[in-house]
Amino acid sequence: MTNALKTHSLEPTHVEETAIEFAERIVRQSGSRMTRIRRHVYMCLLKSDRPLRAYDILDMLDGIGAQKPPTVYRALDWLIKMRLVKKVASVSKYVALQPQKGNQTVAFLLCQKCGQTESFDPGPMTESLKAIAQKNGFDNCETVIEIVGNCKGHHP
Amino acid sequence: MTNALKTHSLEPTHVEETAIEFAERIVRQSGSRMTRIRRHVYMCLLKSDRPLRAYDILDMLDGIGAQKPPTVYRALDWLIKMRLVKKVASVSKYVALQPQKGNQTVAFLLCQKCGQTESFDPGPMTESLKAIAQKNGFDNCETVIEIVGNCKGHHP
DNA sequence: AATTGTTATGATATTAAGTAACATAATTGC
DNA sequence: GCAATTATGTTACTTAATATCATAACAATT
Repeated sequence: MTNALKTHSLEPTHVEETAIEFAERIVRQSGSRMTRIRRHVYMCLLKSDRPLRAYDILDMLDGIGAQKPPTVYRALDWLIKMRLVKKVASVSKYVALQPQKGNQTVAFLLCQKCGQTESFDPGPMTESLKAIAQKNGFDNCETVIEIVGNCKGHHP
Repeated sequence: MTNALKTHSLEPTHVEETAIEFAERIVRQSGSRMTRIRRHVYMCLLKSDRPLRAYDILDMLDGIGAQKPPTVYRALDWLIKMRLVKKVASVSKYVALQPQKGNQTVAFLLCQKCGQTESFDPGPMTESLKAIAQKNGFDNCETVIEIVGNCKGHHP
């Protein structure tokens, strides 16, 4: 069974419109292109107040023709490469990044019990990790910083 | 197809013997018990020079009777709870920790291309993350710190 | 030793995550 | 237009992980 998710139209609101605009410009600069499916997947993630699973997104694509897992994963991979989306590795979910804020590094704080997800700026940790990577001869690195624990909500 | 893995006996060598001894003591102190399967899974991981997938371990359990996925996942979950094993979230693999070294926090450096995996001590980052967790009312936290990139090896 | 509670394992089945491989369509660059 | 590249469709599959229920092992007690 898929998560209960707020259903609303995929017409962009003002906030998302700017996010999309920024995204499209970034993408164009990179020489690649924002296609219908990629935009749709990105919009789903932008609209969601929480990370989504690949198959949640898959369900949401029904509206625009029969879609299969590879369609979603390809779009996600591309969005990740463009740094518009980030995977939350410890729960295998995906979140949209706000491109306006620059190519920020983002970290996550997750509640095991209720699934609550906060993102935060890891600040100088990013630099420390980059330094470690470089010292070890690694380049083109993505950092994964996640904290998994129990939030203070009382969970039944 | 499963990974090519060094096959060797599961008789503990000196190094592993001490790891196992430490582990058993830690476990006993916790009031829980190190059973045949759990020990076997832990040994597989200790013996391996790289992180293993759950199904790799599953294959290695053939020797001690027909085992099924839940068997391995239960053992892994328990070992993780005991802090004897850590999951490498970004690749869904598992590594043994060396309990002698104390309840250290460990971080990983992974090559996307060749699968090489190094672990390192994240040092003061651990404290920073704990502080962030606390500030947000999270407790009982596990940290996930991974760097995914390309190592300097030339990959064909 | 029989009884009860608890923890671990066995076994079946299913859900969810992710990918390989190959065909077709759409774009881009001459 | 034609070739080269890039994106999508489609089928089928592999790997990851869990729910559920039955049984066994262990521990503690009377």
